[in-house]
Amino acid sequence: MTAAEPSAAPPRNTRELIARFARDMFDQRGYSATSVRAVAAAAGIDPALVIRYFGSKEELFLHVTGLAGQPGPDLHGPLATLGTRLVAHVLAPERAGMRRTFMALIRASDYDRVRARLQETTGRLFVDHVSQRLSGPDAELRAKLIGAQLLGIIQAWTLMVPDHVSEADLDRAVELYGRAVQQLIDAPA
Amino acid sequence: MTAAEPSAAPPRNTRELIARFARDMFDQRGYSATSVRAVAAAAGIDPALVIRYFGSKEELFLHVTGLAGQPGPDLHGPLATLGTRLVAHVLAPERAGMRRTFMALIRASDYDRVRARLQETTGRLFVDHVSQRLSGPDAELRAKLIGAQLLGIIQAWTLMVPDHVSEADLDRAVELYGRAVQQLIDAPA
DNA sequence: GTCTATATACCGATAGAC
DNA sequence: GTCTATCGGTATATAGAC
Repeated sequence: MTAAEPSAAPPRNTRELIARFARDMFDQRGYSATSVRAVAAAAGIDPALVIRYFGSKEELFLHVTGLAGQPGPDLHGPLATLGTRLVAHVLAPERAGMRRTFMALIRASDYDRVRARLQETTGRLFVDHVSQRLSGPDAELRAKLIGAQLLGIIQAWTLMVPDHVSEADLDRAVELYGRAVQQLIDAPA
Repeated sequence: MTAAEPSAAPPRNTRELIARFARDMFDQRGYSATSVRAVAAAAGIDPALVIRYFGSKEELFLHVTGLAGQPGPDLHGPLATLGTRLVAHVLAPERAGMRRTFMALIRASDYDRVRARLQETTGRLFVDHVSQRLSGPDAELRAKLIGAQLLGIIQAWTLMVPDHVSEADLDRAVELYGRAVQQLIDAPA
């Protein structure tokens, strides 16, 4: 369903079993370094089944990086604190799976269809709805720049930050980066 | 089409010839999709020479993505306008090559040594010196968050923005995003 | 210094038996 | 539905002739 944390429930069928192992391997080792054979081996089934169920490796990748059920940030609160809420949303510990999926999309973004998926997903989760809440000039451009900020912090948090970060450090980063995002939310001079 | 076009001055020897074509191909098609054989073909030499001169494909990649002579942004001006200058620096049309190299590093960042190179390069060009100019609390954290912003805008500009962008649109983006960066430069409350 | 030839290995995908 | 077997292609890297 979503690309969030691996669910505890056992897969209902082989197709789901393949998708689950594929998502974990794509997230962890990237598109190119993950082979159909390796996914099959991890799932304990034959490589031919992967192709049978998904048609191709690229289709499998696009399937598991869909982020279809992924919730977007809550945009209904006060505009004055939206910056902080956006950053808190993308850096939340329970959203680690989403961040890994974004990194997998970014890393594979030299494939045209993956790049299109990344653009679509970023727009849907972080730009389009935000844009509608902005007033003042250049609302659309500002929303896109907010999307760039969120992609940047997702990336930096994934690439540069150790797995164990204290709650205090996380809160401080959310507060500081939230202020910077807020600057693009507030109507410019 | 595409094959890579070597940059300005003619290479002095075979090693340099290989490096130039390799850089262009890595930037354009990514690490995995660029084969040693393709680099050799573009350079008009034998694939074995690539390995002979650089030892391995990974070494070649790390060599050409060093950004060794890449100038950092000018940090000596007034602090009050540093945000704008940082953004103008990374989005400057003449820095397109640098942005492509960053994207190549990001896309290959599931390799440990590439990730280390990306961290080192980001720190050297965008974080360390900025950090020294900041006053107030959390200077180091704020500098890292600025680095995340710059990585984000480099990425968004490369992935999402059409090649032809008007000077007015560029200026507007620099102004708006510069304000957001400035928010992290100014000492927080 | 450069090339030919090749070793060794993995890849995605398919055909067809059970 | 699942597996065996394999096709046709790719890759990095090496050994050695010229």
